Amino acid sequence: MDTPLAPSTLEMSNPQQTALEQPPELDIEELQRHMVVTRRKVAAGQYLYRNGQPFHALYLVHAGFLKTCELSEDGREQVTGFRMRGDLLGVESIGLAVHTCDAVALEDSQIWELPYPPVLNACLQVPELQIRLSSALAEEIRRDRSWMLTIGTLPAEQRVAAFLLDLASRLARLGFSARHFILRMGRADIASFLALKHETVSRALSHLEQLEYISVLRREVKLLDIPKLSACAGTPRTIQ
Amino acid sequence: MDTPLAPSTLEMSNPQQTALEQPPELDIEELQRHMVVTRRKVAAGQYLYRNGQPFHALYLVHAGFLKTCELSEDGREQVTGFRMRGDLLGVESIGLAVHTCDAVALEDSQIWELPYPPVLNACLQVPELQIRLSSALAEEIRRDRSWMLTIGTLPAEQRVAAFLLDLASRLARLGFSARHFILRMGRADIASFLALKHETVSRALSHLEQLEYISVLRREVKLLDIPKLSACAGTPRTIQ
DNA sequence: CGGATCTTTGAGCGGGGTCAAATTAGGTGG
DNA sequence: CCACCTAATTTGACCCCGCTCAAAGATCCG
Repeated sequence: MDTPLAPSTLEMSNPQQTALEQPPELDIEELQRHMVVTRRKVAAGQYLYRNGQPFHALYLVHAGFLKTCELSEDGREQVTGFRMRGDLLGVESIGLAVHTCDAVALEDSQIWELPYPPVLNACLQVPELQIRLSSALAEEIRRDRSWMLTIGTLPAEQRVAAFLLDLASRLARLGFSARHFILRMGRADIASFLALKHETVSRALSHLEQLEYISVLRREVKLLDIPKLSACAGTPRTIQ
Repeated sequence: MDTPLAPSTLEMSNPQQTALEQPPELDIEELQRHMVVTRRKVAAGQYLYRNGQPFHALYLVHAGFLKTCELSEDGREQVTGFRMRGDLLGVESIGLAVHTCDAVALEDSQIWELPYPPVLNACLQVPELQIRLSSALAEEIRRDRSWMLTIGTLPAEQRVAAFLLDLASRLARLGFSARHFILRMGRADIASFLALKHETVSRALSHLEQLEYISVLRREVKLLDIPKLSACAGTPRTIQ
């Protein structure tokens, strides 16, 4: 146990647990009965889609890790989330002709491309799919609002603690270790997401390590005291 | 022209323009063909729904003004948005049994209650409705992300400028004056929404007034120089 | 091996938070 | 209608958390 995630592999090795068979929010086999689902590979650093590109599909992450970035006309940029297996991307562009944000792979990733008008048609025919899709959109809203609460009410170090716990719980749901993992993003991305500067994130991590709540070495993180971390983050988040 | 919004009336007087007939995102007459839509009145200060209450309907604001608040288990609170005529509330609870946030009326309001399972059924029968609903959810995500960008990248005064411009443009879409309006919420609510303290909002407003970009007296606001305000907010937001 | 990028850490500063007080508006009951 | 009370807003004074600027490793790439 306690081996970190294999860094940057397409097969996303799963050493200790077996939860990969749990269905993602959207049932891919059901979807394939209604539309042509194409697999896409996106290399680390490449865009899955960019601000301004025509919107014609939703994307389900099958493997890998991505970030989404909101952009302003005057060049400001904000990481709005990190996406992994089972997460649905592109939903924010529903109802528009073009995407309004970027999705960038942070490691080599595999994506299922769900062509958009067909998704809607499938939902019309299969009520269960419609429920899944609207639930996924609603879940996205809840996630965003939950981070607004965190960012609006917690100081830097506690935001970082909340971030680590969130990541851990999501990894755990996918069957990976919640206590030992590799960050796929740099300090600057974490900082942007948490509305901080990268130096502040670095210092927060160092301090959490000094408190012996975690251990950090570059991108390798171990959570040593999840209860204390949780108390620190304000939300007694349950992991596993 | 330039009369402020009539403060706290159910009929929401509309002195200068006539845009009330423009259809809200969801067509209420179409909905009424498929379900029992009940009108609700919510007095200022009352909850439309609260965290923990069973979720059984979406709510379309017909008149009035409300805020939504995200809550944490340890008592922190964050205003996540201000809602007015045409806005859909409760969407964040889709897929759940209970609401996970509060919706509070800031003035006496009229609400159309759309019972939830029937809404889904109507969407199955009327593709146009399904498109409207998923677009409304997606729009909500875009709004939230846009505020994440603002809060994550702009200093206090510019957040306040962005807030005023956003409010102005939404009022303009409803046919009210964008240059002269009454704030329905207190400084503390604005502050929470913008991840600031109420004293900071107060100071920012005073300073914007000193710059002669706006004039403020308690809750009455006039936008004197929208181009400069927009430049200040980073986003050349177009109003009207 | 050399250069670019990422991360850490330090030193110093400043924007926004905290605490406090004054002012004003608004609501209520006499 | 007014006196009183409560709540909202403004403003000042001070301080501190997080930002800025800078430099020194560390890691990864060709």
